[in-house]
Amino acid sequence: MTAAANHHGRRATTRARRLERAGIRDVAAAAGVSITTVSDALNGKGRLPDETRSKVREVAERLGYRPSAAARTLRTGRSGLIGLTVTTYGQEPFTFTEFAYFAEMARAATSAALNRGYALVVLPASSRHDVWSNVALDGTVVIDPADHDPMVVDLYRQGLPVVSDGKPGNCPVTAWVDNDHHAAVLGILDHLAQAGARRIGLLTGTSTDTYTRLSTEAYLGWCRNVGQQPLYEAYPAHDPCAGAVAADRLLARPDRPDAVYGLFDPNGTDLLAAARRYSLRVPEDLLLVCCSESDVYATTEPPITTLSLKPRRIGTTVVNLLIDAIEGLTPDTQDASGQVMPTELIVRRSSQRRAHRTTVAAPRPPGET
Amino acid sequence: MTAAANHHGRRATTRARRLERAGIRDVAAAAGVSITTVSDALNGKGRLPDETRSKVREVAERLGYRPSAAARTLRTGRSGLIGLTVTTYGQEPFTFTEFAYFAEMARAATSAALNRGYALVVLPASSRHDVWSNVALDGTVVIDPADHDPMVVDLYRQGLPVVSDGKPGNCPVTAWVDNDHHAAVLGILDHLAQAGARRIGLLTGTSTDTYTRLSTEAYLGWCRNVGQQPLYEAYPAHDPCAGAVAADRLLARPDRPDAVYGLFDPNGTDLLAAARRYSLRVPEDLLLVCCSESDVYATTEPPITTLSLKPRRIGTTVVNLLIDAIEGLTPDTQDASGQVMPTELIVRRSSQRRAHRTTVAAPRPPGET
DNA sequence: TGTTCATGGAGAAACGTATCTCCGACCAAC
DNA sequence: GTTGGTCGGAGATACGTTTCTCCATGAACA
Repeated sequence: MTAAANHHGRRATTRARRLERAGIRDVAAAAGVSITTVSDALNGKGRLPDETRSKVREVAERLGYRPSAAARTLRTGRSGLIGLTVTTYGQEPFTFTEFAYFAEMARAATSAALNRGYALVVLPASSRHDVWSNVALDGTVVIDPADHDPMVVDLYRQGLPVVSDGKPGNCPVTAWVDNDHHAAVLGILDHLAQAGARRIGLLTGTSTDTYTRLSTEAYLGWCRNVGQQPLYEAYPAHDPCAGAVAADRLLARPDRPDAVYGLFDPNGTDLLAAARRYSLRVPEDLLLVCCSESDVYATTEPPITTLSLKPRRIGTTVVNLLIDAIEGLTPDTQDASGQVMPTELIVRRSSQRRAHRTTVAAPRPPGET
Repeated sequence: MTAAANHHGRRATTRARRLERAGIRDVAAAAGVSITTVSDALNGKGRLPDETRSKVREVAERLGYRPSAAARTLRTGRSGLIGLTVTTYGQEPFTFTEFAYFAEMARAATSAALNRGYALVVLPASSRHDVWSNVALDGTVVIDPADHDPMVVDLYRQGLPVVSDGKPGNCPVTAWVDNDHHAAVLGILDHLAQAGARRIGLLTGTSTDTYTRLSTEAYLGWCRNVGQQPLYEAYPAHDPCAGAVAADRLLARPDRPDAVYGLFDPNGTDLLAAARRYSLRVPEDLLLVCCSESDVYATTEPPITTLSLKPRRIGTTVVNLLIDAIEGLTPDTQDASGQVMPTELIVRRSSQRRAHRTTVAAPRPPGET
């Protein structure tokens, strides 16, 4: 009785708003089967003869039936959505380290997610709580989390898997992926020293993210080791103008460096422009390397040696680790597992001195492999 | 009776999985009020004394209560999610016209959405239907839809608002925003002609998107008008190497142009490199303009004049139009309303000849406003 | 003639919220 | 002493799925 009344009521309601999208009930009614059968047929579950399956599918197609993602999410607890945090600067979404890096990384993350049937939701890191809690997430990718990152802690408390790009400082994540920034910087400094550099300068940032911090520390440590006086300028990395000014300042110093490594993407062009202003020839008078994912440095005059952090590989790895965790495929580790990915130094003319130009130096192969 | 049994059953279930997140029922029980009251208190609805409201809020806070986004979406029919299509090339998400454009546009769109409490979901344009239908969208931003775009038609049939960046060809959208590509190209060609160009070449694409098509048509029309023989090379815009080759081809022609406009972002550096190979001085022997959002062209040698499509403004506008439609704020128009946004020509040295270098030309102000 | 078993499928209970309806209580005015 | 209105809040339903449980039916088998 109750059931019958209920059902009848529903039918009436459904009929009243027939202009809306068709639901699973409509499909069931049209196909003359039960809701269960429709669900099973469409999702490839249950035990059904093929003819029933195909008939249901055909009816669903005819009615233009689309399952309600919201209802499915509510029932299954899975939304198929992955959050991707971006740090914001001012009003605009922004990522600290460098923009090309983020773009590439996000691109790879997006396609990795799609390959496994997930979609990415772009969310601001430090901002409106209401937006965050308004979207049903299966997990989150956090880019370069801060120490004790409150957002990460919050997500973790909710039981959501969190994977970070950048080794997290004192906050609980399911897994993380990072470059070996320390080794990368050391490699570059050695490379420059081998090319004849005596006083290597650094263009770095004032922000406290892991990338900036580790890289700067590696530089300072190297300086101590080889007994060189540190020569660096730090500037707020999010401000493009400040970068040009800092590059200028670095080359205007009385103890001008004869080689510079710039931590951020635009540093290459900025340094090149500054060198031009001071009539310094690259690479004869000044060796140049910067960290960038942009390929404009292949066609500058001269082409500039860059360090690539391989953001695609990182984006892909991060997403796959996250989805593994979501789907309970996490292999064996019990603790937050980290992966360190290699970087790649793309050697171009700006960091190599021609043999015939070299003043006094031991002969060496023109470029490392 | 039935209700009591039901309620008891729920309580039992809830208690059994207490380890899961707290639900609205738990808050109601802990605060000694009904579910309705909790909902009303937290959402600022209903008629409740302030003390009840604050008490409920406090209890919810204490329990770490987060409303289930899925349930809310199911109930209200609103997810707070906006789809952002990206065209894909090969495996990677990609956007045809140019990457920096897309990045800036997406950035602006993201922040515009967040400002109004929405989040953006990145979805591939032409790919897996399953992913699309698996996420509850309130509306979609489509970038550069194709003619009779099947995805747009499908979304529209579902009753979802669709706003496109790029004037749609024969598919129904709620609104659209686009640049006046025709006028922009004409403006550039006139600018180059005024700077003394006699034979203006074009570097264009082989793809059929609106941007490429309109721009090329504008060029051809201009050529007809002024009686110039068209000089252009077309290449697949998604292939970065092909761009360099095409730039080289264009400058290697027997009827070499004395000015070139490149439709895509990397064309500037490619053309500059090609000019160097042929020992052409810019701007003395070759005037250069390209369409780009990248500011590396401010620091190249020489700096290159660029056309900016103002992607931020477009991203913001598109999202706001979409959300207006979602929230039923659509102002007055009944039909798909379009907005045409201006472009901006950023004049730099590559398209200006110094007065003393100009051979024979009427004197004119050094740079248009 | 029972007793299994597999097959094909139906019923109904959740999932967690928002909201519509309605109810008691209190107060004032007639 | 009844009516009418406001305040504060409870009950129950619906949103549209998935899935757990269970029931027929018929065939195979002893």
